[in-house]
Amino acid sequence: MGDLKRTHTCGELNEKDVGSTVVLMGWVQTTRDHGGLIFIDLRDREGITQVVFNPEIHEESHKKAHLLRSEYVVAVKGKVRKRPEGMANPNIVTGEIEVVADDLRILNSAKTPPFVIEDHAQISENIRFRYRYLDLRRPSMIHNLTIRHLAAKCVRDFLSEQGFIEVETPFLTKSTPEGARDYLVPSRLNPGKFYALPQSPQLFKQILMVAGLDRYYQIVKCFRDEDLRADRQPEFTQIDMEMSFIKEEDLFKVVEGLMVTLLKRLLGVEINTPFKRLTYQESMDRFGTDKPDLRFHMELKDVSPLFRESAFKVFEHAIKKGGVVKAINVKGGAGTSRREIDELTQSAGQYGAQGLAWIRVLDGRFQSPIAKFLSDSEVIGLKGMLNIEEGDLILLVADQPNVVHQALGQLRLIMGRRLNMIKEDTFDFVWITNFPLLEYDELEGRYVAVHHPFTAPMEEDLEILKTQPEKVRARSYDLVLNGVEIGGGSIRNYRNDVQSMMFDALNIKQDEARDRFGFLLEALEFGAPPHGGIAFGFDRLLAVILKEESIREVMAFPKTQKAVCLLTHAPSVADKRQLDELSLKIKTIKSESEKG
RNA sequence: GGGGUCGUAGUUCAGCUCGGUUUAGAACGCCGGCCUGUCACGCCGGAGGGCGCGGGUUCAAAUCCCGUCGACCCCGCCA
Repeated sequence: MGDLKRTHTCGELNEKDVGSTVVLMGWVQTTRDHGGLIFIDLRDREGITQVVFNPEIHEESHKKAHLLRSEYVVAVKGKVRKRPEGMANPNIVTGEIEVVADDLRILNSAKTPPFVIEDHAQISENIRFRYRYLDLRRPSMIHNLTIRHLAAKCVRDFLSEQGFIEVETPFLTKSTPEGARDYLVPSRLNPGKFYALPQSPQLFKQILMVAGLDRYYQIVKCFRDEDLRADRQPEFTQIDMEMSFIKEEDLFKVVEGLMVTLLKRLLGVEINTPFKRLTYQESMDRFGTDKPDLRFHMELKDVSPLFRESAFKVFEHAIKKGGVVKAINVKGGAGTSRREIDELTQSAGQYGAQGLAWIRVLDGRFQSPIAKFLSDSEVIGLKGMLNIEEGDLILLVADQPNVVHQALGQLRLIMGRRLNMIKEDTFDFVWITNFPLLEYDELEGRYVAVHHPFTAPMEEDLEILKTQPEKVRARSYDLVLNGVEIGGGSIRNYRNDVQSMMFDALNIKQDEARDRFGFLLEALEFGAPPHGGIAFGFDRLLAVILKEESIREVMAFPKTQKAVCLLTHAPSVADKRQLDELSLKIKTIKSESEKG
């Protein structure tokens, strides 16, 4: 760099700077060599500025500019000039001006990059992740990371104003067998013992409430050793909150304020409060899911009453076996081809549906394989319940309720997307409340917590906790945005006796509970205040805000579906000395040749 | 653990059904030359892969078969 000092970024010069001498530093985006004149687009985090090398103005710089290649790092000194008439570039913010170089320093050369550093380039993820430092140079990635930073700052500012204190909690902590699989960390000083990386700071934040912190939050990494998805990474970030002396309404109000502030500040979007609310039951009944996308109005209708006795035996039998028949009316969907319907049937089959009944409403009649089984009263009934009109497509599934809900819930989404029913530019929040407290786990042969074991039951349901555990509703809630579950939480058990009842219901013995969560139970005995909280998937929230399909697009260094980091090649084998120090022995290792 | 899509120049993709005129193509990128108003610069010329890997069938395999590795999507799992 020599004596040069950067005076501006590549995104800020405009007509007001014409005439001033500036120094820019950045990467060479492109070069356009006209033999005489050479233009380069100089790029940094803030934008692109065109630099001109003119042999008549500065011969040496012009000569040196011939050496420039993509992604070279350079410093340029020169005078800002308004571009000649008609030569402005309206596509970039600095397009009215250019910098006429009278000094060029090549700060570093660069190998030819494996892909062009551009937003439009469609590059496969394995190449992008291997060269993530190049991928992150793309303006859209810098934008995503910048928004992420602003979001985190906004959360901190807002919650701090609301009296929340950010407290860090340990990463090297204790394994909690309930919930997801833990990442384990061997302890050198305690051979044979392991820390677990936290799935969430759940227990610590409750302890902080007992400690009287009153309002806690943390933007914190969490770790779960489960299979990955577009919206699931082994390490991800939560906005974690907990409040004392509150009920659901108090928390909703704070969270809604936070979301309003975030969308306002990040996107300039105004959203209305209070957010909609649905009980878990209502959401399942009407949308087939506990994370409904309410940006379009297609609902599941229970048409079972029409088919209790029917010539269509598939429906009749399903109902007799305790199942239901439900339908969605895909408005204007009658154009769906047989082949597409076959694909829909396959989608429904993923969730266990044995089949998919369908009716295309064309030329005033039902085109359907089941039409011949339907009585006049059944046809009239369907028309009334589903508001059937010309051009509609009716999809029906008969099975146990959970199968019907999952299958139709999925079909609702597929058809809503396919027929462009979704209002893309809206942010539709909904609270889902009154989740069941427990569900029966066939594999474990016992009830397990739907949320987690510290969730408080609704007081009026306490009396049936022993007799009808599956009927007990929890004081838990999820926040859903555009069909994505972005957060969930609950009011906690703060009384030791209620928590003990919960462990009983979960079939966790007293001494076992002591062993696993003893420190929390003990803490509850020392004057725990009523408290509750919520945690948001920060990555998911950002993905929705930035309209990204995958949370990998809002994380700097994500992992692949096999939880591998293509940049660093983690995880990798540990050498023998490390293992010895940790008193560990590896049973089997795949040889390098086997790995291909 | 299971279902699906994909893997061919640096990159994105075509070719693969139905093996043989393919010496495996295109675009972008790259290299060289020319060009004083370009900004997807233009024009001329050039280099670059043997088709993820292993095996099989065949006179002949990028094309067919088997296995395997990897990336992605989904179910299970996971809030």
